[in-house]
Amino acid sequence: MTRGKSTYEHLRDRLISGEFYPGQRMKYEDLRADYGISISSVRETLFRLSAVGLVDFLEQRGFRVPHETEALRHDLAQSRILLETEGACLSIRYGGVGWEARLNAAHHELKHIESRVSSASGNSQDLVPLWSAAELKFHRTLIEECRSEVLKQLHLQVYYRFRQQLISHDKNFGFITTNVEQHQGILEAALLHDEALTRERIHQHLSRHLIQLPPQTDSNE
Amino acid sequence: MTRGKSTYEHLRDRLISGEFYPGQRMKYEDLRADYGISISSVRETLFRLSAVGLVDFLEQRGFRVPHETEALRHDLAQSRILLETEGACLSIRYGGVGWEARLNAAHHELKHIESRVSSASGNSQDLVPLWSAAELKFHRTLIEECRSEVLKQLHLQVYYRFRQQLISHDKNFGFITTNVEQHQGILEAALLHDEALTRERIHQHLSRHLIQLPPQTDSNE
DNA sequence: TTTGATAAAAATTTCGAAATTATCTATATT
DNA sequence: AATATAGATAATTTCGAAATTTTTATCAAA
Repeated sequence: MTRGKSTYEHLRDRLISGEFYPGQRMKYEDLRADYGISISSVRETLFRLSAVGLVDFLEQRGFRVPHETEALRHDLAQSRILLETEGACLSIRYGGVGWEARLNAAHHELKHIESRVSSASGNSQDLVPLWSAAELKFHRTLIEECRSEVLKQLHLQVYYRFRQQLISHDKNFGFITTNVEQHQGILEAALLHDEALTRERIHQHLSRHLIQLPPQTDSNE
Repeated sequence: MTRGKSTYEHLRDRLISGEFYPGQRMKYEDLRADYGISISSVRETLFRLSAVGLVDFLEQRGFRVPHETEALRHDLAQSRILLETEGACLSIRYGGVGWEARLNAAHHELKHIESRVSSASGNSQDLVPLWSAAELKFHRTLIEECRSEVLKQLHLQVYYRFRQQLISHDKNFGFITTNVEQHQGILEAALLHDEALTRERIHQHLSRHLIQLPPQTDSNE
């Protein structure tokens, strides 16, 4: 693996685990020191990350961690609902028993980690990366058989940005334990091949982050 | 504007206008000569373009123009239908008369250029950039009032990739003149505030590129 | 003729610094 | 005290080349 790729992946994981605060400047010099690479390579990595929205690029003013806003969280939740409900329904349609088995396995793993987090009161900090990987795995498996690489790519982007927003919003990871029944519900609906119910359950899972947008008027009227 | 940004935009427009053939290598040295910039800057620009899927990046093997395949065209069409129908319906819900006016204007412009292309038999080559910009403008205006920046970003990405695939597939730009009634139909449905009809018309507009996927079996069963 | 090893060429990755631009600080002015 | 200006500092942008890897070309052996 090239230095560029491993740097990209490592920094991506730091960004979605809330290591940096919203609005923080990503200084070239700091990252150069962190990874022992040159300024050009740092810049290159940041451009890759800005492409998926994990950092913002401002001309002549470098890169920053996106601000945490209610509106963006709503927007990302809404977009994830659109992509994930569609992907899940297509998976239900096209996926076979192999898919069902993998989804079951992914859920089992996730459930196990979620219960460990629940019992480990307080010091569940170091379980977060494990949970993070398991949750991503479950939701990716859910749409795995949709037969659309583009849809899966878009979903991954939105998932990462949403995760980053959530962690910026709640540094205590309170959102981990509140999803246990919801994941269960999604699994059940999918295994029943009930597309409408699956849509509903995914919607429920994310609806907590939706807000009532102010009735903004069209400025050109 | 920085050199980096203008290079990005220029190269992007070359990529979606079919100047390069599918699978072509994007050699650093060639682009360095084209734009009078350094290798590092070329690489940076290509990373930005790969982020939106306009070039493919292969580790240790540089960047290439994506191959033209029926499956990808289908995938992109399907994804565009999902994003554009959703965005259009939300625009219908939230957009006011100002939006309707802008949509009308964008369509009028597009119609005008399409008629010029139709009459100019043969040498309509130089009208393509104009048409390209007008078509993008129309479809972007259609979803403009959806109140989701994320949805608009995703749509733009998919739109660019779809355009690139179409031009790779049909170098003679035959697809330009076949869409006149369809654009008209979308406009009418949107102005009627008929969400279901708008969805249907957008679907029709892109359905030509959908294929019957082979009934692929789940490999793990 | 085909296969495989080796050398030469070309391309990619990474670097470190120069040039440019933004940001900060101290000072002067209203 | 608040605002504006100028110089100093820090950060970003861009460059050109060295180091590494892949690709191509050459030639010997099966």
